[in-house]
Amino acid sequence: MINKVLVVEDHESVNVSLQRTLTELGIVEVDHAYYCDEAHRKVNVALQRGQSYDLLITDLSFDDDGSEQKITDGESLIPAVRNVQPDLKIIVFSAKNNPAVIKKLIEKHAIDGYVLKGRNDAKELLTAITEVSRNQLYFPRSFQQMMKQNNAFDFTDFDLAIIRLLAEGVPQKDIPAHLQKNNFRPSSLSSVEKRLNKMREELNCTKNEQLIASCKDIGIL
Amino acid sequence: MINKVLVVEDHESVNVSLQRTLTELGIVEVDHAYYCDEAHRKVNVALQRGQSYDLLITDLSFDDDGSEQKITDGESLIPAVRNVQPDLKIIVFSAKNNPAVIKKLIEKHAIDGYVLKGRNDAKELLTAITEVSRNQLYFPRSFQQMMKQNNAFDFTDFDLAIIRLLAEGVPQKDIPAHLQKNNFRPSSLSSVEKRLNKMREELNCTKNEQLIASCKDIGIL
DNA sequence: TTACTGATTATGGTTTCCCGTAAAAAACGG
DNA sequence: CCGTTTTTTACGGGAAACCATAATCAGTAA
Repeated sequence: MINKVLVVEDHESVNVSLQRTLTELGIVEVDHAYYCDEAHRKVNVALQRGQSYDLLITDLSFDDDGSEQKITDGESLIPAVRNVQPDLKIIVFSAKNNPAVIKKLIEKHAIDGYVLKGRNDAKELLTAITEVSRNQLYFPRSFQQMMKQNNAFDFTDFDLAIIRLLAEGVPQKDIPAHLQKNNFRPSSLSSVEKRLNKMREELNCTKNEQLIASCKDIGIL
Repeated sequence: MINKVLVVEDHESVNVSLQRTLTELGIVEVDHAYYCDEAHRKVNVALQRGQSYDLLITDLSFDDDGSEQKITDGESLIPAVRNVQPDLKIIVFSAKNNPAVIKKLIEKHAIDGYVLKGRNDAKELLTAITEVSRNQLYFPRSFQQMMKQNNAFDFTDFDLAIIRLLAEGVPQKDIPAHLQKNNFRPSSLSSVEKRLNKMREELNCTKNEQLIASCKDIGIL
């Protein structure tokens, strides 16, 4: 049974709606966090006081309003709270529709549900919470085939570093030097070229410009 | 005085919150549209029946759920409704923070307010509606300096065509052929190079990869 | 140690991109 | 119509990217 919920969402308007949904479900103990750090702290404190949360509902993207934050997005928050309270149920409520990210959240961090912000999100969330309270998982139908096709290309840290440098305007020939500075191994120009080739092939791109565009589209940049 | 409002927003959760805000303001006649086409139609119908709306609150981005739509985003919806009912007050309610787009909406389409989705959006929207009902404009403070610095680089259709082709993976040397196919003039490789140079300079980019990334960031791609 | 395998790095040739300059074309004014 | 200015195009040298191949290195097992 779910009695105590923490909502982690920075948009006030969405919080209003979430609050209503939770009230409708008869859940009275609802806390809100507008920042990931805040959420992390609240989970910690609640656990230490023996009044731990039963469910965490969190967004993935958070606006940067200038205040210094250690955890800046839901993808980092989730492993952080799992670390503190492994049995906490987690529902992700986000507009993000990125197979790689979602797959990781489900398979690696064992989230209990995912609701896509959209034309029916409030009703869906209601269903999701109900399901999760019965120890069931809840994911959109569209996820099923997404999970099957292991289409999600695995970008290693190495790949990401290369892509980031490219997007920052570093010439390809200078990338090895930057990689070495950050202790990446391999770091030769050949390795960079080889990896770029692989990524382009994987994403059906013929040029680096297109690769950057694709990476922006699927949300890894 | 504002009595009749049309809310154009595809996220159910946000609609819930907007409804509450409008109710708080004592506005009882509130319609919702989940698609831009639907909104356009409703404005038309209401006007023809002599029961026109006083205020339109609209998002800018709408999820594509597969259904065929003529108008797919708020940027297109706004001129379309202005065309039908020029005196309609318009408040944009969006997370989009793109100088070029905002500038265009304010200067060219004379929107009455803009509220950024975020940590205080519900309260801000309340204020915005109040202001607009008094025939005042409402924009975030952050917009003032944004509007001053004419930083928003003017991308011509020509520029856009080049950027799009690059992002699609067309090699620079093949771009002239594509431009000619679409009756762009000039179309020579030199002209393409010159324009790319200009754009890179304007956006402080050293390489095309970085240019593509920047264009994605500011929302023109 | 030696032989073998796979990964990384080095090298060279070809294409593409970059940038400056010159030729050609178009726009403009008298 | 001609001359001037501006824009567009053409061309060429040098740098970077691309691609295939060869050399080197690291790890493993006999």
